[in-house]
Amino acid sequence: MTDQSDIFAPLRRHAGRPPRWKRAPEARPRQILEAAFRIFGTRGLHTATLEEVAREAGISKGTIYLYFPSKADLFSAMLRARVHDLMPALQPSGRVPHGVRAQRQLALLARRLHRFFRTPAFLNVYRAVIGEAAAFPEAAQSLYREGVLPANRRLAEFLRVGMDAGEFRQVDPLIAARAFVGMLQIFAISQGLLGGQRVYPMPESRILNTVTDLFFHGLLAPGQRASRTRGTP
Amino acid sequence: MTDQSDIFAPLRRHAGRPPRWKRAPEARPRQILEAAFRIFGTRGLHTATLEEVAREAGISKGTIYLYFPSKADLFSAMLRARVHDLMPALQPSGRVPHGVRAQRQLALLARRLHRFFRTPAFLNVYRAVIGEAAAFPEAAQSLYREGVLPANRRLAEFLRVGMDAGEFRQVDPLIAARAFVGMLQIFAISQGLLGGQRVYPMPESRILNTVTDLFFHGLLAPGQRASRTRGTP
Amino acid sequence: MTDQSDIFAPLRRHAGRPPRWKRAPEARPRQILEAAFRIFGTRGLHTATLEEVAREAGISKGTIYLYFPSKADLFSAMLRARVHDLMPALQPSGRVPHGVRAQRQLALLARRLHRFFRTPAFLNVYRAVIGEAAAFPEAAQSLYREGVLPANRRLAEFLRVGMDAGEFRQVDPLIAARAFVGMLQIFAISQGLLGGQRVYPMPESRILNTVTDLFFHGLLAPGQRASRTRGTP
Amino acid sequence: MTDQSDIFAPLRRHAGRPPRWKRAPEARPRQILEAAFRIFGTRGLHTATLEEVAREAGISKGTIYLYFPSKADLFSAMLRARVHDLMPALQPSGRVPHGVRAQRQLALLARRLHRFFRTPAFLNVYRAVIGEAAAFPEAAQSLYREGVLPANRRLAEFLRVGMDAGEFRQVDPLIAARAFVGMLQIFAISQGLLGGQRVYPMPESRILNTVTDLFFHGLLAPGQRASRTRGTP
DNA sequence: TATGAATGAGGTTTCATTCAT
DNA sequence: GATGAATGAAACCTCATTCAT
Repeated sequence: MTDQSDIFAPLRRHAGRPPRWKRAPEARPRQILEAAFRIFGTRGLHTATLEEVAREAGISKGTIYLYFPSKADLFSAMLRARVHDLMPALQPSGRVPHGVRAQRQLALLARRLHRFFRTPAFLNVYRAVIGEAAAFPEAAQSLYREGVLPANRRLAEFLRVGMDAGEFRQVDPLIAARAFVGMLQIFAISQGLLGGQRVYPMPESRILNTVTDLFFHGLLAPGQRASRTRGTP
Repeated sequence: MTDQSDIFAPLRRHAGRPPRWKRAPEARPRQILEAAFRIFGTRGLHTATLEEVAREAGISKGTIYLYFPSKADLFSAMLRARVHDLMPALQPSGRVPHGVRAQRQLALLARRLHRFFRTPAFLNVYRAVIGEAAAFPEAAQSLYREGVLPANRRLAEFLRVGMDAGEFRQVDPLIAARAFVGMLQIFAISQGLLGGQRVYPMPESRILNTVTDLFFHGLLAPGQRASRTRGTP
Repeated sequence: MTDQSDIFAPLRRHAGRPPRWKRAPEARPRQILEAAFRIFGTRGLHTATLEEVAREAGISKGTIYLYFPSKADLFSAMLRARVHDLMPALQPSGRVPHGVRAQRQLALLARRLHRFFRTPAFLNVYRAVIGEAAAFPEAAQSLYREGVLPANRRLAEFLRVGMDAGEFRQVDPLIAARAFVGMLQIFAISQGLLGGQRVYPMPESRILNTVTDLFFHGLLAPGQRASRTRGTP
Repeated sequence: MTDQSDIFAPLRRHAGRPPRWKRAPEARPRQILEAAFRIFGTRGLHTATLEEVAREAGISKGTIYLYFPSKADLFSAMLRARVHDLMPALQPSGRVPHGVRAQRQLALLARRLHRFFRTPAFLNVYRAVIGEAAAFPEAAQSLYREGVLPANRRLAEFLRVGMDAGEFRQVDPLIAARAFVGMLQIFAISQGLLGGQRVYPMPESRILNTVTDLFFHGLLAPGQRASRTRGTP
């Protein structure tokens, strides 16, 4: 297990329900935010009660109000915190790849992204943000500004390198990057959130192969064409 | 007002004291569903009140219960009805294109889809379904089964024709179709629901051109390649 | 089956759910009252709805209002009607007994009364009247005045005959009569309404024998004593 | 106000702005049950509102739900509590009498019972239980099991002593006991609940004398007979 | 700092009653 | 006379929020 995959460590911290800390005022906000994420993530903003959040955090209801002025504030603080925590997962391995075959790089990236999008941590945040986007436009925007955009810029940077190297055609890298993400995300969401998995299961390998193949060839510069392998049969 | 207008006299019978309500049992369900869509769509299932829905429908609260057994039932009936209403928009022009330049066809389709996804009607349904997917799994699944899948099959059919004609490479058409949709949807959602439009506006033409270009080239059979021009203009 | 036992005939009239009379405005009030008795009797005034009453009567809700100004009025009309219908059952066989042995007479009377009190028709009225006595004091009083008092007077008359004949001691016949009724009623109510039957079943014969024996000996004139048989062992 | 009274100064700390509510978690259940009894007892289960109960208890509506899960639960808890509270009143003087004149004993007991049955506390419970026996069969049964039966056994024990002593004839003591109670209860109920008191008042002394006399003679062993005087004085 | 008892506004739901047809 | 769609007041119940301890 690499460092990378540990970005969800905070989510797992309480897996075994530790003996409730009686004195840890500095840790409270985070402790509450994490409980809030687990409860809001699974039950939704309105269905969840602060009583549940408090119980999950191992504290009492009133204590929440010592750190957050209202349920709504707790909810958007939780979203901000989660977006912040989830960010690293969207960074294409930190360093821009070089030397390795570009398609292989894309394939690796696709797998990382797809797996991340299928994660309950991501799906729950997605559901929460989309579901309450109208009620919390600032939260949605901040997720866009601090989550979507930066991650997208990283990915675009990666693509631009390929374009500058002549391997890829020149297309708007920001748009291409988001399109790539969209191709993967739609599977995660329709299969994971809409219950598609049970209605019409799709093997991950086939999804990843097809998407990577399509995107890679869509991007490929004319001269590079000969070197490619065949798509998914 | 001329004599002419007196042919409407029978309709004015109660002009002085209009009837408190009108009988319209056949029209009620649709009338309520549409009000429900407007209210639930903008305010969300939990924030919206049946009082609001009733007011929007121009009826009284109790009347809703003559047609729907509960708020939750009204909500999912509304989703079903909307999915049903939205379906036609997803059908690619009815007949499968042939002979015409495939890229042009894709471009037209992309524009149709993208515009549809940016529609408040779609975005509101999307938000409602995603936001309440956990609470209404059947609704989410039925949207998947009756909305996503059939639309996807149409599009896949369209792509398969191109593959069979040798214009496109052989890839899994269902996956390719959904990936295409994903590329467009992610823009509609991030720009329309997450407030991206205000944070980082993107001209529709650029989105459509890039996406169409990427997807078309990603699909293009090797032999067809020569005839293509470069990326986004 | 004697005439006597047919006093509940009205209650049985609809047992087989006859084809709803479409034209019988004169019969409506009684038809509604009977449905009301069945519904109110089993479900109680507040739990029962006019919808149920209407359905039971085979008419529509609005029609009830053509005959009764309100639910409360229907309820007390129903009570009055029932009390009126139940009265005959309380008359000690119509004619004052003579010649037969007095104890045998009492025994027959006790059985008639006890069986009547165990009847759902009686228990439901009792429950309804007692339960709503505070809300419908007039109904309760009218039941007292028109049901309890007259029936009691009949019974007292029966006892007085025995006293005048020297068979019974001279005691207040009205009080004695009601006490006799009370001895029987308490079994019917505790066993039938409070669920005593399931908790602690008591054979009717033992109840009747003991009660009759006690009351008869309680009433017996000193000189008559020798002739009596032994009580229940 | 003297200096003396200043020892209470600490208690007046918030005199100017009294606390909106007082903590009294231990006292609440009983406090609520008593308010519930007063309200339900006079207005009935359905007519009474929790708002009224709360006001009567001097607390707010929501507080009730901290102690009772629903209105129905409060109602049956109230019944249970009342039955429990009422029990002592039904115990015949604690020790079984002996040697004293049995009729005098019975007379005393009759008066105790009759007075108890005429008590609003009893009449209200009776009305509540009878009125809702169908909706709360468990409550009715528990009243039977925990109220009626034990009280009856005590009384039966009392009678059995007399039988064993040869003063009373051998009859089923449980049935005789309940019959005795029934003779008294019917007056309390018809006069107290059905409004008989206003329609046809009966002096308590006459009721008690007659009933006691009847029952005593009904029970008396043949040999004991000579010592008795005639009926109601 | 932390608690949890208490509050009360607000929402869903029911149903007696009305009234156009 | 009969219907049944429509109404809206009222009641139960929940839960975010407050605050004495």
